[in-house]
Amino acid sequence: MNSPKMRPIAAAIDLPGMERSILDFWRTNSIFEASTQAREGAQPWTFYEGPPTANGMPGTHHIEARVFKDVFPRYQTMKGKYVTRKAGWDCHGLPVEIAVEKELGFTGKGDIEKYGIAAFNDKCRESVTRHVDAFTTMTNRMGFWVDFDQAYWTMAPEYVESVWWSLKEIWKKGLLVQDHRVAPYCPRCGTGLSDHELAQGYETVTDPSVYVRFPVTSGELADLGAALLVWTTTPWTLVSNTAVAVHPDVDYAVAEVVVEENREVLVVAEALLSALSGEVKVLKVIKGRDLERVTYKRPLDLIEIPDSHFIVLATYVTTEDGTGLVHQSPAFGADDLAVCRGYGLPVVNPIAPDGKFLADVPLVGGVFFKEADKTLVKELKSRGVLYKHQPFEHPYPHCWRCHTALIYYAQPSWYIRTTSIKDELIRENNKTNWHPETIKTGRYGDWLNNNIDWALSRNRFWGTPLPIWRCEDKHEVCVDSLAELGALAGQELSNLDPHRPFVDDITFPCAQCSKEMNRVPEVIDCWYDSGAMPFAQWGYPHKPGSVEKFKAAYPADFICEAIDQTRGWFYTLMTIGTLVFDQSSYKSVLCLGHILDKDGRKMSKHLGNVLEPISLMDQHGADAVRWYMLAAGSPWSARRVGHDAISDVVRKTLLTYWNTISFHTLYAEASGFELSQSPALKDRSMMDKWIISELNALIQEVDKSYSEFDSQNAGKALARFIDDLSNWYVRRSRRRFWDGDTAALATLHECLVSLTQLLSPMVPFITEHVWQELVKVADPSVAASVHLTDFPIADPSRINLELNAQVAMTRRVVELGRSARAESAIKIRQPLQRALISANGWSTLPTDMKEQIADELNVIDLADIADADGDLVDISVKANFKSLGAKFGKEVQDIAKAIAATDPTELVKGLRKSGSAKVGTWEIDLADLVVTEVPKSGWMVASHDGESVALDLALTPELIETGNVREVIRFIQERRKSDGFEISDRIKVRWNAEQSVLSAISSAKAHISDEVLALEFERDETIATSDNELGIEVVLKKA
RNA sequence: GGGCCCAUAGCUCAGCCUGGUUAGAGCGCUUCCCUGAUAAGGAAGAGGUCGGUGGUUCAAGUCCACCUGGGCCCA
Repeated sequence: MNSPKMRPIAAAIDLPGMERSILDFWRTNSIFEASTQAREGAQPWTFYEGPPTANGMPGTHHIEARVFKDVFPRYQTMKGKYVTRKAGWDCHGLPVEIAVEKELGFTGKGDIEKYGIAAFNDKCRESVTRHVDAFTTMTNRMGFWVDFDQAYWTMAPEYVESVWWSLKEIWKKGLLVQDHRVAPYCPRCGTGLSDHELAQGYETVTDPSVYVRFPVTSGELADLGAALLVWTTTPWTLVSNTAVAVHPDVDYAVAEVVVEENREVLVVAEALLSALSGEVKVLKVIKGRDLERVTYKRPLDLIEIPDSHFIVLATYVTTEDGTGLVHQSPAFGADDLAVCRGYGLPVVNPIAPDGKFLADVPLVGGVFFKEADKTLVKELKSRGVLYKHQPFEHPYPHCWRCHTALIYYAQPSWYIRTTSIKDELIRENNKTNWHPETIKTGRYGDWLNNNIDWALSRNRFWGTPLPIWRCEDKHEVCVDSLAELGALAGQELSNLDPHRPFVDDITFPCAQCSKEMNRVPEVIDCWYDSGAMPFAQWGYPHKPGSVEKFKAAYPADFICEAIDQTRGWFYTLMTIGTLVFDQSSYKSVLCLGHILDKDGRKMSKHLGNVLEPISLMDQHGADAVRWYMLAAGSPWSARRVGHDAISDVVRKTLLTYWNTISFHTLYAEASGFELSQSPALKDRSMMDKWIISELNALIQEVDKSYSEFDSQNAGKALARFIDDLSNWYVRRSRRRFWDGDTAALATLHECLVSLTQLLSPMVPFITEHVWQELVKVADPSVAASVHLTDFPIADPSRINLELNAQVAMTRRVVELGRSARAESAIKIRQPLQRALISANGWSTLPTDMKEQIADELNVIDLADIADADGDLVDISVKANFKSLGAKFGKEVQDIAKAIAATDPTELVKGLRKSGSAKVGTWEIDLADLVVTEVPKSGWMVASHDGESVALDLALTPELIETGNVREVIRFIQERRKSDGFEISDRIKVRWNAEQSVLSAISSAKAHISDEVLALEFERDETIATSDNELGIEVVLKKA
């Protein structure tokens, strides 16, 4: 075999610049397409892309989810799976409408109707397209491989038709129905909000909280002149006050209150008497149930409310806060509505859909409901019914997009009866593989257990139209396609845009009563659109071929989004799957924590702490950002992102990897190494076998971590290996690389090839660059891209755990020795005669490793401390609390004292002889002690965890001379470099030095010449000596 | 108001499940060493009442309760 020579790679690298050229390479050679095509016919591994809403520019938090969505599909592809990655865009919904309204300067629905629905929806479509471009750019730049050409768009006619089909399936089961309910409603947007939308909009606000007197007008309380004391934080609802609710089982106090000689009688829950101030005397206690139907005079009489204004009973009333008497306004509270219906009370609503009081209401007609509070509180005061008024801070729901305060409002709405499939949802959730696991039974499980019906409809414009047509007599038809609609209407409609207003224009006679059928006006929640993507992305079941495609890719093996999607996409995806196919749409879900700014705050436009993703990647490189997201901290905890944290990644991990590559190519090229020269593993050194052993253990670890979606652990293992490789294997083997040792070069090459593959899902750019510049150069027969290779397979027979442990010990001993040397203030360049070692397993440590320690510490002889003279060693002992505590419990403190009082040398000697010994009255063995052996004075010692290294600091003239020679070599090497010689250049050296070291240098001439590649090495007395330690000065010439 | 998660060095985080007496790593800082991977590598030092209070225990960063602060979710 004639394998090619390698070429050197410069150590300096411009990461972002390199990434741009890799992007070109991928595009030009269609590498992404090739990576999936190569697996066609293999077992599929299905990934669903949760479509981003294209209503704004992408932020750094979008990178986070997209990194995770990229790394596992890349890994599974390398494992031989067929992983298609279809991009998607969430096009509909209020967010898009809001953005367009802002651009057009609109303030409400009226403006849109004036402008025209068709024109408005065109603007929405255009806005979506524009923002999709920005997402595409960001996605490409970060190296997220996803197929944009096949992307699904939720506004595409075939997508809408597929959604219609699924709605009809649900409608046929009787689970899609219209109902009236009090629900949160945004008066600005003119639409009800679903519960998962509601969840996103709570804001803490300060409202006026008022305590209001409702004078009693019947029974004995009226005779006492008592007033009910009612507390509310929504004074505007007092206009439509209909009743007052009390809890049947709560005790209510009739209290006489005297403040500055003013006397009055008030009724409050006994537990909440503290709401009253002044001198309070309880006249009487009455059970709530005995107050039923007691009448009162309402505080405001601005509108007509017939046959009402008495006390009703309700079990939802609490004595947590307020007064225990709750004012009832059935149009504005779900509980109120239910209670008042029970008493046959009227539902009176003085507020128009735009959130303003009806024009004919006195005092507040035409005023926005929240704005009316001030006027109404003033009015209450002037009427003398205001008892107390104080600001109250509490969370209040706001519209998640426009931040307008929501109003709970009785309105007709279409619902999906998700409560009727609750058991099925819980069953499907139990089968789901959640990461982290706690979500399954925690947050998400709780949500399912408390499931409520899905409020599906929206009174808006830009959304999937609800495909239900209805006649005056409320006969209903649900259509599943344009074809069905065309058949009903007797028209060819296959090219109709299935959006408003075009579908609204289609009418046909009712099959039952022949009256005209019109579409209901609502569009649907856009969360339904995205939850329908498993089938709608294929246009299922109408589009030819969609049935096969859907079946091959359902359910998903993997989806991944941030934690806020528990009630969003994770829910709608599972729910629609269960409703339509009786099976959840996904098997595994990775639920990410949020990205925070460097101070731990949420990134948001209005805080101005958003990191712009493209510039972040252009500054540090996409690989660095990716590695940070994947490996720094836990994927499921919230994490802080800042420039410093990301540049650390570059320095610590990526550049160390890169430097190792560069080092390898430098020497492979210099020695003319070819892969065909690689010796068999059995013929390689212990160091080689060790790093190969570590490599195979690494492959196992990384493979397992990726398969469990644990990128953090994969990253940790990879970073540790990079450090082992660079800072121990290469460092210790440097001499062999200079000598062109083929075993070392082959070993390093093999490690780098596998390492590059293992890293490639996480950092696809730099690994591709290495593949092209190193791997492919050394062996042109390999795959055209690292991303077209198979994932490395570990060879367990090459894993040698004993060897790994021995190297680990070697490194610990070296670390101790270095510490001792640093302490001794003798330069490492100066050799020492002897070091004594104390460590478990020292006697069986291979000679190779002992030699490495000697070399690393620059010591001539190493010996076991046990072999040294007995007097050389001091023994000290400490109580081992863990073992003693288990045996003796609370006596440990006394035993520890007794041990401390015993002569340690005698104690250990005795224990070693007989296995047990008595300390005080207690029988202990060797395991109950922590024994430390250190050499006596005159030595420099470092110890840790029972291992020690002791250095003999005595210097002989021979040792000093050897040290000086080494100094000369180092000096010349440095000069070679500063003079710009190539590492393989041969040189001529002329030198001069101080008198005292002349003979030493001359006698080491051969050795020095060899080390510095000198063909000539001659003293030249005309050269002036310098003022360094040896006075040495040299002049180098290329030979 | 309720649920879940989090709080350890100036910064980013391990350790906690399974309690053990000098609490670790990386970055940053100071000093020193080494040097043909050199914008690297090594050693030492400064820096911690392990958020607070109480409890369990011979022993608590670790287990329990409460509190404070932050995040997410629910109302």
